[in-house]
Amino acid sequence: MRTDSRLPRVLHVLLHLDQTEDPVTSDQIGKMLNTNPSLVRRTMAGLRDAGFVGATKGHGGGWVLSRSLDSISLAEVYAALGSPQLFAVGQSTDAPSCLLEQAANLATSSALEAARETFQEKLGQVTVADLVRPHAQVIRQHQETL
Amino acid sequence: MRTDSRLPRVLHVLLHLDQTEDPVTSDQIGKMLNTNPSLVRRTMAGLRDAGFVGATKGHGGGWVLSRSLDSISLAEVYAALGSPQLFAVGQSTDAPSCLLEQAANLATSSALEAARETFQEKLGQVTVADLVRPHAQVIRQHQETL
DNA sequence: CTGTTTTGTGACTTTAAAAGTAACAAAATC
DNA sequence: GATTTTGTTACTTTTAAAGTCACAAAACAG
Repeated sequence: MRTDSRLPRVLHVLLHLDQTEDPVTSDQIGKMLNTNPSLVRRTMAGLRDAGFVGATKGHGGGWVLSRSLDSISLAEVYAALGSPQLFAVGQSTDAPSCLLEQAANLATSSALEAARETFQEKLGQVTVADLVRPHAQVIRQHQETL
Repeated sequence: MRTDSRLPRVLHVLLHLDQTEDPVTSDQIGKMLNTNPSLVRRTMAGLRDAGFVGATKGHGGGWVLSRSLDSISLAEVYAALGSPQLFAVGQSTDAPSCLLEQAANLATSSALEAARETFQEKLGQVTVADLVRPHAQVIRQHQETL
C-alpha cells in the first residue's frame, strides 16, 4: 500500500485549527494538505467521533477544535484514526503448522511488538500542543527518564 | 503494498537448512513457503551475498548454510534482506515549508525512529539459533535488563 | 558430448490498502 | 429558494511486495 500519512496530516490540521477561531472548511484544509476535501472529511471523521473536533454544515461551517490541544496526546490522535497498521513488515502465515515457521514468526512479531510499545509510549508522552512548543517535548521526555 | 514477510520467511528457511546436510533446492523451499522458486531465489539472494548461505547449480545443487546459526543475529538477517521498509506509517510531505507541518512530521518521525531502534535492538539480541532453543531468547533478553 | 538439473536474473502481472477523485443527499445558512 | 458545506458511497490510482514466466548459464550425470 501507500505510506499512511494520516497521523502527521491530522496533527498538521489540528495545529492549524488552533490558530484561528473561525471554522475551516474541508476545502481549505484540502489545499493545506495538497489533497481534496473528500479525503479530508474521511480522514477527519475519526477525530470528530473522538470529540477532538466538531464539524458544522452550511454557510460559515467547517471544522473547529472542540478540545484544547494540551489535553490531547498523540496516542489519542493515533487511536482516533483507528490505530492504523503500523508496520510494513509482518509474519509469513498466520497460524503455521511447521514449528520452525512458528518460531520464525514469533521472533519477528516479538520484535515488532516491542517496537509498537515504544511507538505508543512515545506518542503517549506528547500532547499535540507540545508540538509547537520547541524544546518542550525534549524536556518532557527527559523528565520521564528521571 | 503487501505485508513484507521476507524476514520471517528467510528465518524459517535458515532453520530448515540447519536440519539437513544436503543442499535444498529453491523448488523444495518454495513448497515449504508455499510460493515459487523464483521468488525464493530472489529473496535468498541477499543472504547469499551476505555469506550466510551458499547456492550451487546443477544436479544435487541447492542452498546450504555457510555459517553457524548461532553466529547470525536477526539484525544481520534483516540487514541482508536490504533492511526493508519497516513502517506502513510515514511523514506527510518530505520537506514541507509550513512550520506546523514540519512539527507534525517531526513528532511522527521521532516516534517511528524510537520504535525502529527498539526493533533493531530486539533483533540484535537474538541469534537465529536462539529461535529453536525455547526459553533461550527469553533468558537472554532478561539478562540484558540486569 | 548431450541432456538434465538448478541457479541467477530480467520482465511482467497481481495484490492490498491508502490516496485520490467524483457525485450527491442532507443539513445549515443566506 | 439558492448556496455552502458536511457525510458518505462508489470508484480509480498508486506503490511496493508477492507472484509468475521465461531463459541463459553453470554444473553435473550418463
